[in-house]
Amino acid sequence: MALPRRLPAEPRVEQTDLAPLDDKLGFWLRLAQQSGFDTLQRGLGPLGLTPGRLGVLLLVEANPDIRQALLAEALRIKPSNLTVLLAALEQEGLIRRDEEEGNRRANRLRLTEAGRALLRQGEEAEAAAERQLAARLRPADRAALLTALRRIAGG
Amino acid sequence: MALPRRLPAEPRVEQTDLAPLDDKLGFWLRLAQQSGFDTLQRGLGPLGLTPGRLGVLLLVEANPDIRQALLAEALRIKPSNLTVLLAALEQEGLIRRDEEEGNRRANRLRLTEAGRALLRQGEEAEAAAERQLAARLRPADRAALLTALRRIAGG
DNA sequence: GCCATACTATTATGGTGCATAACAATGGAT
DNA sequence: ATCCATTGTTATGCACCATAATAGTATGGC
Repeated sequence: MALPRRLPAEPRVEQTDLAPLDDKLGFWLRLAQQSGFDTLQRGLGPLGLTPGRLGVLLLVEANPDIRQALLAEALRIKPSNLTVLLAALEQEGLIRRDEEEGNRRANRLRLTEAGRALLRQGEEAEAAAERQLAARLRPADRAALLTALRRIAGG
Repeated sequence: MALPRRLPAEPRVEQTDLAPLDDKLGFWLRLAQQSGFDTLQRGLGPLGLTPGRLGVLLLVEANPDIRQALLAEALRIKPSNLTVLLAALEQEGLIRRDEEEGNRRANRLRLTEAGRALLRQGEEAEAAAERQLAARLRPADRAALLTALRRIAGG
């Protein structure tokens, strides 16, 4: 009975052993996040938005007169970084920062009309990006993914 | 029969409406990635490693004599950024870059003994971080998460 | 009223990872 | 010899993250 012989050495295609990485959560979290970020960026860029800026607009609309410290906490960014974001958004006429009455420390944030208009465009682009991202997942998988991400994020 | 009366207005706790963000893949990908990165960083930092540097060591060990371009592709980073990483690792005596014989363009990468030793420590720290990250997930959920992340990453 | 303390926001600075473009050197093809 | 592709390097910029130092403003204890 003819035993299967060892095949002749094939022309060596440079092959990379990816095994050390492909079961690492950290690695795939990085790649998935980057893919998400890029997809979002592509849609938002033409509008002059970034994921971070869109987050601000979304939460300011949902929470009119929110203070900066609270907004930073909700976005999970540092207040010092939010300051810079807001300064630019205000400069561009997308948000307003009004001193809280009776407390000249705190700023109350609101969208301007231009901010609301841009936000609507941003939401559309964001929804398209989101659809694109989840295109390869069944709805149930997407839900499970969100749950898992929330847990890992420590929400 | 006493109807339940409207409760007196409670002392207003500042509450934030997070609804606009909490079903957004992009947002939770960012937070989860950051959590993963921080967890890894905490473990690797004391060793003088970062997630990126560990990735290099892992793949160089698994693929001795790999060229930089191929390694960059496997790690999904740009060759230009890999150059900087490698220069530092070589400086610290963790890897060697040898010209390919008969092709003075290409560099062949190998771990030094010190590199292998450090990698072993890094792997331990990485495994601990990985356990910590997945602590709140059932094994099946972790597997499903990896699958979903790979799809989103476009693997 | 006064003072120590906490809160709010800002500024400055540095570190990631990522991307692009310009360049230099080398090797191969014709 | 010339053109082109490969390989790696350098320089630069962006988005995001983190820390520390500071200024101005309330608040509570006394």
